[in-house]
Amino acid sequence: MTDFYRAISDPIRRRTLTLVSHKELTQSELVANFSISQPALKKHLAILIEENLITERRDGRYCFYRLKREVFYDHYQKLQHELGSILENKLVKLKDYLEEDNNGESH
Amino acid sequence: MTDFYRAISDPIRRRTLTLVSHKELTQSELVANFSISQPALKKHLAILIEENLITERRDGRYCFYRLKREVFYDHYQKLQHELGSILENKLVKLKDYLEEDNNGESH
DNA sequence: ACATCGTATAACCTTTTGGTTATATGATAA
DNA sequence: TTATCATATAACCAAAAGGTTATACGATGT
Repeated sequence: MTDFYRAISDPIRRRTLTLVSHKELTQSELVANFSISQPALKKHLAILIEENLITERRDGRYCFYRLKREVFYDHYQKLQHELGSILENKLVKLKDYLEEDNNGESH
Repeated sequence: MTDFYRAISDPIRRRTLTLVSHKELTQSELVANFSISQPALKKHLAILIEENLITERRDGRYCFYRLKREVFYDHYQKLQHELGSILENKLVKLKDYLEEDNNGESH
């Protein structure tokens, strides 16, 4: 299942996304940034791949990862829309209230 | 621990936030919007309260919930900053590259 | 006074999450 | 060719997440 919220809910995955947004990095380079084991980070990478947020490129014994910026951007846009609408609801309510002619009613 | 990402990672909680952003609602009104049990929704509400995203107000046998818009806004701002910076990194890189005088170097 | 309604809580279950260690495999450097 | 390095994978574990049913409790309508 595709779940952007799940992907970004973990701080290690968010940091990983930041790291691979600067440049393509190998798995061991990434591991060096955390205090977790290589298999543990591999699982985080697997989740990011599963959510289609990063690419994996094999070159010899190295494995390079980088951000799929367009995909991340699309998901981020949707998230902004969803969360943004939660914030805007009150404004919409206020707008509706002002536009209706019930200004004399209570509360 | 305060974790906005955790709070918004569940679709039921996101929908709950939307619902209580329109108007103050009772627990049973909220439950009616989902196909989960009352104790299950209660747990979601407890998490939203724990993350300080909603208020709980008791009135007789009713319990009203509503969005703490300012708190939600602050967390949302931070999230936007964090995720937004992931997207901007490439632009920053390009800017740095152009500003430095290493334009003749490879890759 | 009593039934009912809204909420709270306990006990329990399954699946997911996030980690570990041990070990295998495949590419490369000496 | 042999040791080493980077990655993959299996087996395991504890805790968290998300749900259930049963039941208790307090407020309210009849």
